Parts: sequence; C-alpha cells; structure tokens
Amino acid sequence: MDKLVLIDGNSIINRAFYALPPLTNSSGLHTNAVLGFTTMLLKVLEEEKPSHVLVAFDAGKITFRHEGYAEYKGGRQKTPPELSEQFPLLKELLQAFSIPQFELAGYEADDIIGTLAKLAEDQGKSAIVVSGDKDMLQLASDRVSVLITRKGVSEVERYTPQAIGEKYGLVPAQIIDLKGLMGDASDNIPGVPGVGEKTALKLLQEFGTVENVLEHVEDIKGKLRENIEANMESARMSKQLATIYREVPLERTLEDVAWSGYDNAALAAAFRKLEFRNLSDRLNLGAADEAAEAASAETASHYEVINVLTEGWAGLNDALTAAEAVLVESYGDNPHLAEGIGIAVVSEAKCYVVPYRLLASTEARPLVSWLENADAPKSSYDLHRVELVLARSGISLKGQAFDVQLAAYLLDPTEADPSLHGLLQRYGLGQILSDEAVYGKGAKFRVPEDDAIAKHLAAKADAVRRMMPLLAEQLEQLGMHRLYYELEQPLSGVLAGMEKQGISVNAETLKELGTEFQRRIEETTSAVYESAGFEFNIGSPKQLGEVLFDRLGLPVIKKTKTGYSTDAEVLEKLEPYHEIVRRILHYRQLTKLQSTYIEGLLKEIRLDGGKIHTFYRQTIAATGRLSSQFPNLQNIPIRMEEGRQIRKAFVPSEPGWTILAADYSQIELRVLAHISGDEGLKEAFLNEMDIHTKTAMDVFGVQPDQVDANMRRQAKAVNFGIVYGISDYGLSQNLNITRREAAEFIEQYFQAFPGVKRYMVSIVEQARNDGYVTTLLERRRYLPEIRHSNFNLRSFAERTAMNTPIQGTAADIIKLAMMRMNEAILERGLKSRMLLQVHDELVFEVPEDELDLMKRLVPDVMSTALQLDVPLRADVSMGSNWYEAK
DNA sequence: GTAATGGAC
DNA sequence: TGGTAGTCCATTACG
Repeated sequence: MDKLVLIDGNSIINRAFYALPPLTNSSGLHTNAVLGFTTMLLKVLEEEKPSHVLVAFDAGKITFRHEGYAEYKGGRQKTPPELSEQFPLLKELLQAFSIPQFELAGYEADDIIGTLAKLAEDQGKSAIVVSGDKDMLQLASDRVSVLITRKGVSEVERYTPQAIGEKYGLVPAQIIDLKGLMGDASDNIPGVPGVGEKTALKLLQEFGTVENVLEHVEDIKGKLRENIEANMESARMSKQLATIYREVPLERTLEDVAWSGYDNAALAAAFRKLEFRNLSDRLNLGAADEAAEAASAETASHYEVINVLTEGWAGLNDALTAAEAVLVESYGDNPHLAEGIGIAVVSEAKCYVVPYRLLASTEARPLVSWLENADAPKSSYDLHRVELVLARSGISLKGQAFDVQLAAYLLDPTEADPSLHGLLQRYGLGQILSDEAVYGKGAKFRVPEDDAIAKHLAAKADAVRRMMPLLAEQLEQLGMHRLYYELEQPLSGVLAGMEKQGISVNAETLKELGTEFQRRIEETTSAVYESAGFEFNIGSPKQLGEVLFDRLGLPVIKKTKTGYSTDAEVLEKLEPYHEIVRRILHYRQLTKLQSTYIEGLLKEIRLDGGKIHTFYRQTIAATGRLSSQFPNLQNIPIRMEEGRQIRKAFVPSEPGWTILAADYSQIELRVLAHISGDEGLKEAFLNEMDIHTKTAMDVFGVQPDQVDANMRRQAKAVNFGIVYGISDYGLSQNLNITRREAAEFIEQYFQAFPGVKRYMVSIVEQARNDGYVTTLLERRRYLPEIRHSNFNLRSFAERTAMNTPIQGTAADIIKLAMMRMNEAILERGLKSRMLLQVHDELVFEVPEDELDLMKRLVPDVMSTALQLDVPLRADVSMGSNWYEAK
C-alpha cells in the first residue's frame, strides 16, 4: 500500500543544528545540520520504505497567521549564519535523493504537510509526518502517525491517536485546544497566562475544547478563573494560530511526491561534496561515487580495450611494440605469495589485457619474451612487486624503466594515498576506480568477471601511461633525477634479488629456543599468579591494570585512552612496590619472543628451501629508510641476551659458508658532523674518538679519564636526543631527570658543539621558509605543520626537520653502498650474496674462499659509498650464524 | 578494525 | 606557556 513520508524541513534542520556539535567540511562550510537531517532521513526511509516522500519548507517570513497577529513568531532569535548557509546545501542534497521539496509563499511547512496528509487520508493512503514540533500531533489519525524527534534527531517518538490518548488523555484534535490554553513560547503564542501543560490538560479533561472552557468559565474557581476571563480573546486566537491549515492551494497531486529511491551516483557525489564519508561508506556508495567520477573523467583518455580472452591474441605483437606502460595485477599483500590476476599492456590507442592464468600458454610467449627483454623498456606501478610475482611464474623481469609508485614516493614520501587511484587524483589526471571499489576488501574480496577486470586493468595501465611524463618532469625540476634513476630505481632490482635469495633459518634452533621459552613462560606465569594470589589473563592490559591498580593498589603512573597504562615504562617505575611487577616484565619479554619471533618466524620459513623471504618496501618510510615486511627482519632482537639467541637460527644456506655482517659506526652522528660542519664533532670523528665519551667530556667539562660509566650513559642519551631532534622534555623522560637538568645538558652540549646548534636553528628556519627539508642526495620531505599555530604539531615538525636530513642521509648512504656491493659482486663474479639490510647494517653469506676478500671489500665499499668531511667507518664481523657475527 | 604493547635502528 | 623524544612492523586483546 502507498505510504507517504512528510517531513517538516525547517523543524528538523533546526533540531539537527542544535543537536549536533559544530562541524565544517574542508572548505569551511558548516554541515552539522545537514548531517543530522540526513541521518534522520536515512533512518526514516529505511524503516518506513515509503512510496511517496516530501520535505516541506516555510517560505519567507510572513504567513497568513501574521494577518491576525503580527507578533506571531516574534521574539525569535535570528537564524544564525552557520545555519542559514546550510539551507542551500540541504536543498541540493534532497535533489540528489530525488526527494521533492515544497514551499509556498504565505504558508508554513506544517500547513503544506497538513494539506497533503489530508489528501492522502482522503485517498485511503497512510502517511507519516516527521517533525520536531508537537503541534503536528493534531494531524494524527487512523491513517496518519506523527514522528516527533527526541533528544538528537535520529531518535523519534511515534504518536498515533492511541499514543496521544495514553500520554495526554486527549484526541489529536484537542492538541490545538491545548496550545490555545497553554500557548507556545517559541512561536510567541500567548495562550492564557498562568496556564501551563498541567492546568491545560486538566481543563480539557473536563471541558473538551477551548470554546467550552470559555463558556463554562463560571464553573472554574479562584485565580485560574480570573486569568481565563481576562484572556478569553487570547485563548481563541492562540487556538486559531496553532491550528494547521489543511486547505493550502498546492495545485499538486500526490503523484508529484512519488518517490522510487535515490540514484547512487548522484547521492555519492553529493556526499562527497559535503564530505560525509561515513554515510557514504554506510550506504556502500564508494564504488558508485568513483564510477560517477570515472565516467565524467572518461574524456581524459580514449583507448580500445582488447581482452584476449574474448577477442583473441591477434595484434599482440603490435601492442608490445607500441607499449608505453604495463600493469601486472596480483592479489595478496605478500608478493612472495600473491596470485597473478592479469597483465595489461597499453599504448596511446589500445590496451591489451591478458588474464594471468593464460601467461603460460603458447600464445603468450611474445608477451613473456617482451617482459624478459632488457631492451624493451617497461613502465609500471610497483615494479619491485611485479618482479617478485613474475619470478614465481618463471619470468625474469628486465628493462625496468619507470615506476610511478617509486617516483611519486620521491616527490612526496608522505603522500596520503599512494595507490594508483589516489595518485592519479593527486596529480589532477582524472579518476579511475580504486582497487577497493572493484575488488571489495577483506573478506569481501573477489575478482570480478573478466570483462570488468579487463576494464579496470586497462584503466590502471593507462593511468600509469599518462602519469609517467608528469612525474618524470617533476623529478627533473626538483633535482631528483639522479636520486631516482641512479639510486632508487636500480636499487629496487637489488632488493628483489635479496628477497628472492632469502636467508636460511634453522627451524630446529628456533623450536629448541621455543621449548625453553615455553618452560620459562609457564614458570613466570605461576610466579605472577602466586604474587597476585589468584589467576588472571596477564596478556590482557585491562585485567592486568585491574590487578595492579585496583586490587594491589599500586600507584597509577599514566593512563591510556581506555584505562590504566601498563607499558614497560610504567612497570619499571612500579618495580620497587611489588615483586609481581618484575615477574610481569619478564613474562612480557618471554611471550613477545615466543609469539613474534619463535612462532612468527617458524611460520615464515618456506618448506621448500628452509628460507625466509622478507619483502623490503622502498616507499613507506618518510625519511627514505627501507622497511621490511612478511616478516620484518629489521627488528630481530639483539639488546637482551635472551632475545639475541634468536639470531642463532639465521645461518648460511650452503655448507661451509659464513655469515658476514658489517655495520656503520655512528653513521648518523657522522652525518651530523658533516652537514652541521661543527669543528669539534668533525675533529672527534677524524680522530676516531669514542663519541659518547667525547660528548661526556665536553658536556661535563672533564678530562677523558674522569668520564665514568654514568656520565657516558647520559652523554649517549644526549647524542640520541640530538639525532632525534632534541627537546628538554624528551631527554628528561629518557634519563629520568628533571626538565631543568635536561635543558642544562642541552645547553652544555650546544656550547660544546656550536656548529650543531647553528645547524638545528638553520634547518628549522629553512623548513619554515621552504616548507621542506632535504638529504645530501636531495631526497625531500615536506613539513607543512612547521608553521602551524598548534605548539605540539609545530614542535613535532621542527624535530622532524632536524632529524630527517640526518636519518635520511644515512639511508641514502647505505643504499649507495648496497648498489656498489651488488655491482662489486657481479663484476668480480663472486658467489657471496647480500641477504639483509638493517638500516645501518648489511648481512651477507660468504663462501670460505671469498671470506678474506669480503671482509675487506664490504667495509671498504660501505665506508667509501659517499665522501663526507668525516670518515665513514664500517665494522665487520663473521660467524657461523647471525648471532656469532657480532 | 583499533588500541596497547614492544622489537629493531 | 605545554607536554613528544626520530623511523618502522607484528602481535594480542577486545569490541
């Protein structure tokens, strides 16, 4: 059956405006009232599933009600501009919903609604009226129910005649009598002074209507009677004002408000404009939104999609000759496991798409040869990943020419959305569907039918093709040509080589360690229970917090968003209070080792070959460092002896070979000495002094032989602080001293190393002026928050300005060393292999007969990777496993 | 999916 | 003044 939903636009938007906190979109437009309105609207549409919908608005300020009573709605606060500006937004949004809007000069929204509700009743249809104004209750009937918003906007109370009877003891028509007697302050309707809801209801129980009350006023006693007698006219007028006029000359029919649902694309676009991302997600409009944009951007490029599955292989050779970009799509985060989906080869006019499963067919041979041909340049997105995926199909990718992901990373390593979809948008080159829109995400992931997938791959390949010249040009302009073409781009292949090689890990060693850890975990668990006097889940920060702070009454040091903090820093402070704390720390240490390093690494050892193959990512860290995933081999324990044992499992993959590890000595402080030009610091490194001892001497003003272990420890912390972008607060936390003392240290440090001080000041100033900082190799990082008025954000940006050139230059240097080592191994035809990089360390496996050579070559290459004003030093060590190479 | 925690440099 | 040491990744608990 037909059902109308009639919404009082002005009432709801007002409610929403005051119910929601102020909210603006990125262009500063207020949107809270529209958001509240929309939330309510969606809920009603969903619950009522109406066949007709209308939103009515008041038109202008003067209505027929003012004719008899000029003060009607007088004394009202002027609509705040924050709300006024939202009316056009709401009206636009309603259009996107395909919901009709009525307004008529001289009438209010409730008159329009009353008229339509009557129309609906007359035709035997039902209607739902939505408002924040209880006046509307007069419209309730067998066929009309009224929803009145309750606290907020999306919570509503449903009034039927029965509900009104239960709540007020009135029939709907008496609502106007109620208003006539009690008035309505918000509409400036006077009613009868001294009569509120209670009295009015009592009178109506007895007399039924305003007219009847006035007729029998002599039956009423005392002050009330006086009040009524003195305000009889006011009561009559008030009733009239409160009466909804149900004969508005609308000149419309019900068919004008018929509603058959909204158009996804239009609504998605409207939500995007308003930046209602949550609503967009809730309605699953993401794909529709992008589709709409993609369709509108389609003019940006025209190419013919040839899906070999449906159209055959003819023309493949021409396509390869003309190819300007290639896209290799795979599914799965870990490229060592990801499954190929398809390959798209694009030229200006055509895009050739081959499902990955056909890559092994004879027809695909030209494509495979092309991929392996070093003289056929390939441009793509994430060539590093592509190389690994293809390698597992026995295809050896050659001729890597340009990688838009890598180029975009160099242009802005903090790019918020480095996906192809995001980059295309970011560089103003139009729209393609996002992978998420095409595949879905998480459990909902599915590869769509071949036709849709071919289209998507073609769009991505074409996006690469169009983006390439722009990115190349920008690299040139920002002086990053060499960084890209001579370092990062070729390094990607070196990394892929290391990953394919993998490192042998002895599962037995890990299992034995795991057995020992397990024994000690059980031991420690019992000890913790014994200390507590009962059992609980030590691994639950929530339960642990309750035990420590509620039951054992230990002092609360720090809180998290959700409760007590129980991190190591807190526990260390609590150690003196209770024996349980030390046991918990030990438990934490052991379970970390067990789950992350024993169990975690065991899962990663490939059954064929007994190796672990990590995946280095070149486009993650904002400073230019690499990162390592699946698993992370850059955080294998070393500081604590128990954890360090894990390294015993990392062994050479050939019998008789040796693990050789070389690490830079103080590379970051040497870089600092170079870029700051500080004479004292340079001098210290030229003389190969122990830098922390030297720092202690200068900061404490003592002779070398007077530096004790504690002074050296503190000096070391100061040096760390300097590299990280120092603050007195941070240093005080680290050394457990007062802020004043920390500030004193820093002051002393800057006096001893004035060049460092000058660098820190000037790099921050430079960042403020340019908006970015750079490394020695012109790697760049933007720091937009360096001018922020918020102290914390600005301070963070300042520390980053100090740290990034140091950490980033160190990253540049080891990357150069990796390139050079790779070349050296190839040139000399060595069998030795580079296996791992851990920020300042390179790990190799070396056959016996190359050991003497490598132990000279590696530190030599590392220390000469880049010429600085101070020497670079790399220390080398060897052993039968990574633990022994220390 | 997010928060808390902790491993590395 | 106000309150974070810089960069990452993986795990567990929990809603």
